[in-house]
Amino acid sequence: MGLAKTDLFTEQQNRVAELAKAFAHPARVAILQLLAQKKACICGDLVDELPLAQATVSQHLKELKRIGIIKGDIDPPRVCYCINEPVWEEARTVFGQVLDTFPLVQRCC
Amino acid sequence: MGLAKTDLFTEQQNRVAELAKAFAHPARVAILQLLAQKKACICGDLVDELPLAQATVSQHLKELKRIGIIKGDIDPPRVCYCINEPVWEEARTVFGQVLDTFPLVQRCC
DNA sequence: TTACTCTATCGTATTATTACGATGTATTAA
DNA sequence: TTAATACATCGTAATAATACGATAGAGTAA
Repeated sequence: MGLAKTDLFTEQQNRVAELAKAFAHPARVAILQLLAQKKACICGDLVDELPLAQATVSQHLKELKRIGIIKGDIDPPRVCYCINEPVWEEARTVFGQVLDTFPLVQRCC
Repeated sequence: MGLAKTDLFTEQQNRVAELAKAFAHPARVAILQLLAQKKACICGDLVDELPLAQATVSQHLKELKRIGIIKGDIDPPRVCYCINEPVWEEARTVFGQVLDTFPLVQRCC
């Protein structure tokens, strides 16, 4: 069953997992890096920059929008994509919370 | 095709994606939090703390070991699990690298 | 209107992931 | 030796994810 039992975990754990999924595929990392590195939004061009078919890129963009980490504003006939800053910050925060729980002290192994 | 085309992306992008997968399921987040919060390794007990069957927990542990973010040292008849510190630090670093590429300045949308 | 551009969605094929019962294996305890 | 413990692996079922060609839709330009 490819279905995670989200009701059995905390909201924070589910949110971390959701945000991590945004980065859990190299194509989505590439998309997020392209959007984050540009000073302005990208209106198109994403397909040209990626070694994937247009339909596949669109599917990844849809998933990233669902998670909330990017926005897509319509600027006909194009769609303007950019990082959704509050969610980007949320990712920074929650990844920090999880990764900083590990104390860098002597341990048993 | 559920197969990511890793050869088409950079090593860094693939590594970020791999490490993100460690956090991309609430059960694995829970496991990593349990391991990170303990002062000592956990020799068993993980199944008791999680709302999943033993086989499922073992499968998640195997995936986390494959990624490298945890270690499992044998202490018969148990196995001692703990965070693999260098990889944990690697995760901190690469997530930081990606998340810090976004400049907090005025943007177009 | 017609043609063109850009993006989303549909349909479909393939592989991955998640989950758990059952079983195997290795060590300890009796 | 036998039983119990702890964990891994197998087998299997169901759902998710990845990818792309084809098509649809919405807007622009001619």
